[in-house]
Amino acid sequence: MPRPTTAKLTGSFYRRPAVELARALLGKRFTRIVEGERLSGMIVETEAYLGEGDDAAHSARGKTERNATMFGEAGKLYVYFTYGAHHCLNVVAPGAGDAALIRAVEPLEGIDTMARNRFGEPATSEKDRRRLADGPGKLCQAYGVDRRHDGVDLAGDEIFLEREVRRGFEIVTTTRVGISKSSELPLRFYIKDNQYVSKR
DNA sequence: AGTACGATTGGCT
DNA sequence: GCCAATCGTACTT
Repeated sequence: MPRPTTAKLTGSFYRRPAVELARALLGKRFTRIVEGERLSGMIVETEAYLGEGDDAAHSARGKTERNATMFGEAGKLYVYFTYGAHHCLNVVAPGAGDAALIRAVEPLEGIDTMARNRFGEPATSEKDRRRLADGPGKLCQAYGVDRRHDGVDLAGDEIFLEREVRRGFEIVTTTRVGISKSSELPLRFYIKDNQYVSKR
């Protein structure tokens, strides 16, 4: 038997409810290949957004041009632009308007490129490396992901997820960051004690 | 056509 | 801890 040539996660990985998907993303490798270079990091923080009973979700008031991807196929990337400056990326879950926001990764490959994308120069200090992708907007900037990538299929060969970097960690559950509605719902998840999580 | 508001970030008090 | 920046989107007039 030839061993698998890729650790890429397949379509079935994404066919689970948004909360389960958000939790399952933790510890996986998020990878983008740009001009032949691998940019990758371990996902350390996520949030779930629900199509029903969640007023914080972009999908809460129905399908629009902006959020249409959230109502499409599971396993696609939903990328949106906000605050006139930042992009955020989600993995679409099954259902109608369900998704998991990736909030932070621990950079693993292509760190100098990520640093140039973020700061215009390679990262030097450990402190700089920690700030590369410890937030949803920073993560998109580090990977060079923007609205052009909205709707990209994660089963494709540019942006995808790979099997876990780590297992056996403890998952902390909290309320979500930066929302005013449905702020009481426990839909944020992160790897306990990981230094690359956006907020303690 | 006008307006209100962000699933954020970075800088300053 | 507080707050301004900045502009696309959705919704109102």
